[in-house]
Amino acid sequence: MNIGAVAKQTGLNAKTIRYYESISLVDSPPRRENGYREYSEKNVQQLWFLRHARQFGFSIDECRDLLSLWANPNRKSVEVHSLVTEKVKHIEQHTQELRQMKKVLTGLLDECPGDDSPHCSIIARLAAEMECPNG
Amino acid sequence: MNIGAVAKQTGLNAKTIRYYESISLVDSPPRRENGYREYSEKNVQQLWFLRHARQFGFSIDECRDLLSLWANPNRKSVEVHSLVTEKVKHIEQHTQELRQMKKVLTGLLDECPGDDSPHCSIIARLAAEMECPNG
DNA sequence: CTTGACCTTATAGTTAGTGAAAGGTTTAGA
DNA sequence: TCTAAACCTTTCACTAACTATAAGGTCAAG
Repeated sequence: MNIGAVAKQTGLNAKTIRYYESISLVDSPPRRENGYREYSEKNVQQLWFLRHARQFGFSIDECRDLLSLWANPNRKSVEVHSLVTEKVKHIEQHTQELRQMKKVLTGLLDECPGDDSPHCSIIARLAAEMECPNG
Repeated sequence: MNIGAVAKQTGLNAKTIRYYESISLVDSPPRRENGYREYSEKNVQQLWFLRHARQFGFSIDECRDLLSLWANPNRKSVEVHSLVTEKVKHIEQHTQELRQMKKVLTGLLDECPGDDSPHCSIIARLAAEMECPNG
């Protein structure tokens, strides 16, 4: 299969596929006489795997780990489990930060008239020199 | 004030301060004879503003807009209000995505034994070729 | 006079690709 | 048979928001 067909099937951009190959995230497929990449079923499966892992929010480096666990018949499922558990923790942390940001911003919105006047508590709050460690 | 003192006061890294100057996000402070930057009160206030805006999650480009609104005595508070409202919307959207990711991942965790066996539904799920548009 | 803490610049690396340039190959149609 | 579109190839540069490093100049204390 040519790269274009693989891209269409997996939903990955052809450039993304070449990029994954360039950083040795996936096996390099063999080339035909004209230099085109010829994707085997196995090559395509790796790309499917990446598509899903990236959609689930795993970074490229985490994908690297997941791919190697996938390829290893002697893996212990606890390794996968703990990797994913870590990921969930990070997501929770990130969500917390976003929640906090939203809380502060909506609080500020309530205090800003949102009219033609220049007075705005949001601007005032941003300009304040509050957090100086020594007072 | 030297850059080190400004960094300590505002909590920004000195390199970050130089970076903000290099992209014309803040005014360039004048230099002394030895080439050192000499920060005025106004220079420092801009950096305080940036520190807060960045902490609230605004991008550099958004900070640029906020800084110009701050500097403009003829601003209308509705402009600030709508900029922040947009930001809150994006935060909500992002939070939704994270919530969805977490839901899927925790669901997968429940199905993975997390022991010494290689069997793992997470890996299986990642490897599946499910989302083929004509499948 | 030396040591260490400052300051300066320029360059490259980080994440995960995307866009563009410049060119070779294949296929369908006139 | 020619040609135009749709493929494929490579490399370089760009994105966001810094951070790290190198290589060097300056300043204050002992």
